[in-house]
Amino acid sequence: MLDDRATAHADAERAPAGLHRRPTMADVATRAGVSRTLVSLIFSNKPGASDETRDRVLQAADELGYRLDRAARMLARGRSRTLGVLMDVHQTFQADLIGTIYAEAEAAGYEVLLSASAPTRDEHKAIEALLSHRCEGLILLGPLSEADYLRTLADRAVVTVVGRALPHTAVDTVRTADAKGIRQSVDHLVGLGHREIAHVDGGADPGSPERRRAYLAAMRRHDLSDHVRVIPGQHTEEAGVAAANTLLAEDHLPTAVLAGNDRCAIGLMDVFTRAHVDVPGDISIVGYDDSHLAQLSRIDLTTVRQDTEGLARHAVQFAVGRLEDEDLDPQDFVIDPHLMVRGTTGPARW
Amino acid sequence: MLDDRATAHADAERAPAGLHRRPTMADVATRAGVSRTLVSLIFSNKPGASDETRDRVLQAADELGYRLDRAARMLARGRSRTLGVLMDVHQTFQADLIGTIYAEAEAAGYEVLLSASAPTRDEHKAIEALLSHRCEGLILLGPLSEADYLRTLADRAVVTVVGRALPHTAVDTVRTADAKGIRQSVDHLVGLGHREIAHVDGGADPGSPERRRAYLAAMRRHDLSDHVRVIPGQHTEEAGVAAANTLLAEDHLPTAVLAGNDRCAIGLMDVFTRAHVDVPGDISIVGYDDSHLAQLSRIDLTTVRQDTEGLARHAVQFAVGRLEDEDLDPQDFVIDPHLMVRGTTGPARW
DNA sequence: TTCCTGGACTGAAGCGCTTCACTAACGCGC
DNA sequence: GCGCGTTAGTGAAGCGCTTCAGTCCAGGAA
Repeated sequence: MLDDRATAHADAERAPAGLHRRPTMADVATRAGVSRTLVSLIFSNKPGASDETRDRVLQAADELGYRLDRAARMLARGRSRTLGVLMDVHQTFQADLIGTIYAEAEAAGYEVLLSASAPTRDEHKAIEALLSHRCEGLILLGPLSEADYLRTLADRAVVTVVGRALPHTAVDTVRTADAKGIRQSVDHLVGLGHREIAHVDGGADPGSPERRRAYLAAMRRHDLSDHVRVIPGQHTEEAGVAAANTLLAEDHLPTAVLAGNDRCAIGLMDVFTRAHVDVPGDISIVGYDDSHLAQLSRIDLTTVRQDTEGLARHAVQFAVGRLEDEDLDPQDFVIDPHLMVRGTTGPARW
Repeated sequence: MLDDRATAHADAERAPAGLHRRPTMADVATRAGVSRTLVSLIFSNKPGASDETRDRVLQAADELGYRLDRAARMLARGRSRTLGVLMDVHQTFQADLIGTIYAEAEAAGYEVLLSASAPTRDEHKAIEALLSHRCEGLILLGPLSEADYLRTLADRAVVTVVGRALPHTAVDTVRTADAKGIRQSVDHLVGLGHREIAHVDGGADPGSPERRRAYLAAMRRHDLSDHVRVIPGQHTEEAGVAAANTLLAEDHLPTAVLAGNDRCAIGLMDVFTRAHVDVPGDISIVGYDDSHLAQLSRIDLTTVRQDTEGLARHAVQFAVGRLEDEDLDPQDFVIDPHLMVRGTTGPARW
């Protein structure tokens, strides 16, 4: 009697409070009058059960509210068939990739686990969490970590980096030809008569070194090296605000600004409009990403569109590919961007 | 010989390609010269190992690159200590909650699993994925599913809904006193002399029925029932754009608009500014959420601030609380909002 | 000296699943 | 009637971990 109570208490401590024991395959098997093995077969969509039995088992499972236990499956299978995705919840561009990643992974028979970095949670921690969940593939969206760390990940999992080049590594990279996007932007502006074209860069944010270099190269190509002006920034609205304020504090504005991304561009426009600097009358602005907001009629931002669907699809396919076939070599896949000309660029002001 | 090859092949098929076998606790134990049990103790931060041994084990683990296997732990422990979070990656307001949720969960000793709903992946699927990972607690950020379905979840896990009321259920709810926020907005506008105050609602999006009701009530309180105007919308920029176009197509504009949320407000402003309808000179606009963008100087949106940190913190605490103590009753926790008066509201135009 | 206590540590069972190796039954060709 | 292949199904081992129930050895207390 006393023993019973002790046991009951111990159980109460272990089980999540207030929940009934979760049904297992064994329960389903008993109810359907078959072996556990057969239930397992059925839930894995493998042959070996008659249609009749299959239906009976599925019905039994349904009645019990049975739900497969991924942890147990993972353990037993020895592999998880899971892709871990690192993202920054505040980068809307990354959010655009998530939908496609889910769809593509599901089609390939893989699970997806999301792990977000945030001010309170650094990237490192977010990645470790994914590894701890036995993710076989890691898809890192615009990771900020140093290249060396990312390289070391490669022998713990198949790693795919999106939106950032990472030369000399065993990781796949999928990214936009940032140089081309920037070149198109500069060409477009020069075509409109601009010569004083400044660039607010993205600091260490993914893609920005490439964009910065491309800006310099493009300016050189147009013999505008004298007009080069790089303002240090980041891929945030705040950075755009700061850059705009820097420019306004000077006696002379450039006639066009290439922002590091759309968020930065929006910050810039924000300040300029407030200061009655007309966009594009007084100054033209080009963004990067073609985010949701860029398309809004008021913002109507000329920007460089990245093929989010293509990026996401290839990221998943590379990860899955290398998981299924170890002989595959990691590759660096580059997708062409497309300049979306909208209302924030116009003829230079003189 | 033939057998060997067959086996090797089978192994290659099972293991994720190209990866070495992941070290286990047994490997660590062997290397450190102790039992598996002791290693387990140490990794669970439990007493029973001398400091010396502890160090030795941790070092061995480090050398091997050992990483605890959550799936195995989960299985063995019988519980996961994991909270599953449902979010919509495109709702920036929800992104703001994530950081705090991670921090708070970690403090309580819980893991967090994120599952996103997206156009290609409905909420139902996202929730099932969490359940399948044995999440004990579900934190649903602004779920769109019908109340009945959410109610049924309650006997599979401890459920906490954020940002939406859900009466008569076994789930916790944490939300903002939307009615108060709306009332403050209306009071503010009326104080500025507005009488024709329209409301673009959020359709079925979380919180919007409450906001709509509060709008009607506040208008009544000010004897403005005659001027009530609800324009059906959603919590997206597009909905704001559509609503603005609807209004512009009429011969007479209201003097103020209460948007369903900031995104909607931005859509509205976008169209108005383009149409040379001055904000706030010709029309005042109030948003809801105080999102990142609302604070930008150009947008500078008057809006209702929700206490994101408080919402997130309480959501986690309620979930954890009910997991640790089954006697706790679910509650409906309501946090007061705060009107942030900025530049998009001004005196009525006559 | 004996007995006890507590700290340090171990062995083995078992979590829910998959899978390997196996059995039983049933055609089918000859 | 025999061997054979196929289909439908089963039993048991084992994935990496936690935990229960010990064991063993100090160092006091009696």
